[in-house]
Amino acid sequence: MNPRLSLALHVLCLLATQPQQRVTSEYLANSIGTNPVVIRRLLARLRQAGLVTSKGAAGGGWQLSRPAAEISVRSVRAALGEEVALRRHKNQPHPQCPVGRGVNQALDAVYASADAAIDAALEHWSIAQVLELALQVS
Amino acid sequence: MNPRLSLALHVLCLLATQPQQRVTSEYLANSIGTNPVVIRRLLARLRQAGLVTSKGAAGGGWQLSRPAAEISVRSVRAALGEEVALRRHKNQPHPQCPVGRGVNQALDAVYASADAAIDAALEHWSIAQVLELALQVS
DNA sequence: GAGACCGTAACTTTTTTTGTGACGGAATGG
DNA sequence: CCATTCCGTCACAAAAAAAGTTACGGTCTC
Repeated sequence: MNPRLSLALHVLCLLATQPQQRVTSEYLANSIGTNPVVIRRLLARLRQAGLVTSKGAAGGGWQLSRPAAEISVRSVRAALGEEVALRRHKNQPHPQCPVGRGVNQALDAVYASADAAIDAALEHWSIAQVLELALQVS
Repeated sequence: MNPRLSLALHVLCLLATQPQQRVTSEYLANSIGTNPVVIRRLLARLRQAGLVTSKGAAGGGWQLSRPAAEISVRSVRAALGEEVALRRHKNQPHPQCPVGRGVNQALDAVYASADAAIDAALEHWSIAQVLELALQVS
């Protein structure tokens, strides 16, 4: 799985530390060690999912749209969509092989159950909890 | 998650259809639509985990080391190691940021719980079941 | 209306993954 | 015992995916 979920959680934790203020993508990028555009791209998805809001212009920036305790890690993963999931392989199997013809659908069933399990596990974590844990550790 | 698990399951299903015989990597590669070396690399890991056996020389090839019903998808994932899991991001955060310093450890905790959930879900599936499902579908 | 920020597209660079070619070694089985 | 078959593995090429960068238009604030 790609590290995008990690990045998203990191950003959201940062936003959670200053829930009253708008934070710029430049600040976030600087703090995390990446590029502002990367942050904007990422947050654009989270905004679509209603997790954050953004505002252009001076004094603008990003902000959580609800308390960090009410944002589950599951919802963050969901906001990122398929990019954070088990994936099919996409080789083209020999057309006469019955296994090759059916295996992808079979895998879909397997992965669906795994996916549900992941969601259930991540539902237990909120951004607030992740943040708290991160601060404890450091 | 990368598609390697999918590839592995596909290969194992193929082996499961002919449990009595050794199957060559060339045959497998041809059936799946990839290169024999890719298959060998992959199966080398599964062999380390004791899931398959291999034999060089004429008449050689690959074979499941136990009945397909006794190979769980979980064990396959485990054999592939960390490559099939949630991943950290590896940007270097600003050194004075307390969030950046602790976030990775916090994520480790989150991901550990997700990982356990995945394992539990995949434990319910065996290669035999996946194969059966694939054949049903096709 | 000047400046601060987002929004987004296009492009480059980097990283990761996959695919290829090559060749030694081992064992089979004539 | 020798030719053949097949794995084991390295080194490299190619392709795909991801991340980073530049650029610029739009919008709102002050």
